[in-house]
Amino acid sequence: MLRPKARKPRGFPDRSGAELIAERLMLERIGKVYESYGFAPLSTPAFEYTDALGKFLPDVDRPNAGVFSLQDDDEQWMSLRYDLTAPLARYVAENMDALPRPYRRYAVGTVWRNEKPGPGRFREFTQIDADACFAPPPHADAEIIMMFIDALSAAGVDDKDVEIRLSSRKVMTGLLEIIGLDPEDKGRSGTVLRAMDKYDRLGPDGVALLLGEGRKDESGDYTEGAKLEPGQIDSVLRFMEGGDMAEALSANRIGAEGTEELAQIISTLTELGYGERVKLDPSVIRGLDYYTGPVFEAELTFDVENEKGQTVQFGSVGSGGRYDGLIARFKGQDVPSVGCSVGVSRLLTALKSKSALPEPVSPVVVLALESDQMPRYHRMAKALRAEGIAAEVYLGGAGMKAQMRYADKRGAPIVVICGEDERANDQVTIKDLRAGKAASENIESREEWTEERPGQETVAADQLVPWVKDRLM
RNA sequence: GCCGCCUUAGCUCAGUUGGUUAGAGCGCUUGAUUGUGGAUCAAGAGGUCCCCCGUUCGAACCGGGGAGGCGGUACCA
Repeated sequence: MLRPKARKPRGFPDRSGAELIAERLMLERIGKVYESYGFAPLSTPAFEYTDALGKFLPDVDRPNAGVFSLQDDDEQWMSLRYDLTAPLARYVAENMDALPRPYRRYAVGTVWRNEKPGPGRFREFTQIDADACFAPPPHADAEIIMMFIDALSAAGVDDKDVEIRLSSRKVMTGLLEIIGLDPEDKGRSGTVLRAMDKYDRLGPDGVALLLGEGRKDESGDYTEGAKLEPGQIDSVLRFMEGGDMAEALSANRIGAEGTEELAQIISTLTELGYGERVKLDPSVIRGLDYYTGPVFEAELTFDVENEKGQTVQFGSVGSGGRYDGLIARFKGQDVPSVGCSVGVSRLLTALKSKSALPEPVSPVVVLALESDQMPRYHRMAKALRAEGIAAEVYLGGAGMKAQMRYADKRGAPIVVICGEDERANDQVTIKDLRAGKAASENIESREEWTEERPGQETVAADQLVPWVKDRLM
């Protein structure tokens, strides 16, 4: 007989216990921050029509490039959402007249990307976004950035452990114009921007290669360059090396507009006490044909270790920016909008390496020793639950030893034992498993082992709840 | 997509210059208590040595092809 192999599709994580509990807590805290700024929750479906997501793929060779797509029974292509912003744009366009302006909402959800998974990089992950639509710069941008910072704090990131790097697409456009490139020329300008994005990792020399002929990396892969003239390359590098942005761009209309916006945002942030956390950084690029104004990302400043104990470059745990043209795709009219997104899965991974996640609560286990006494066991569990103590009755007909082993594997702090003897005397035996675990560390002989019953006590039946409560709280 | 590494027990991995029954640690099962987990001890179960083709008297090992995994890089809303 041919049996299917039990295996998980690659890039899709199984997650359990402590991680899920930590994630729930994080989402709750961030959501509260968003709500405190007046953002209301909105949930949209996992699927959208492919054209609404902004990918015009079908009929092309690979309808699943980048996203997961399928055809509905009416032949229309649908795709799993790859972020929460594109669905928001669709929602706003569809409900344009009914929404207040500005419209503020936040969204929590799973998103999917059909691409090669890497370390710490999955094809399914969770994001929590907040966006303000019909919200012109620069004040909406300043508000979003403050909220973004508050959200990260609430998620458990120490102020000193994170830095917000800020730049602006308008500034980039200005720079491209100044060196004589057409910002609309997605090919060439895109290559330049992508090269600048790698400044952190490759340094000025690597970026210079990518701006010029091209670059071959250590693994032997070759990346085609932007083929700029030496003078142009020099301009870009001088710009990145932190000259005065405003001065460099003053002659260029859109560039000057960008620097002015950034200055106002920084000024507001500084006045509100967020100035320390934000740094201008021209190597922040983000999505290429998406953002139209300020862009920012949150970078962790501490080292993150992977499972093998190696220090890894972690990258950003959240980002955002202004996208004035996204809704215009539907309505032909620009809707100034700005938003931010926290990558919950990545942030959890990072925090996990820094501090232990809370252990999930394991229940008290009530052993099922006499099969005709099940209602009695259920009554005990119910009484414990009534006091807020997680409790379960063992299910199945295994012997006592197996039940004890189960309780141990389960991580139960306490087991409740009520067999024939206890029942006859209207008593229960309660055993604190944690005591035995502690004692087992320094026990040598088997005799010592079996004689001792650490943490175990037989008490009157009505003392069950108080005894357990006393031990657990 | 491109480059490199890897694939032997449930897990982590040894191994053989090609030669009978392929190993360890951990885990698992059973026992040392007819009602006691976790330490300790003893016994036991568990493998198409990734797949296919070839070379050979003989292949887990050598050659070719394929698949899967890992890492880097590119792309990334």
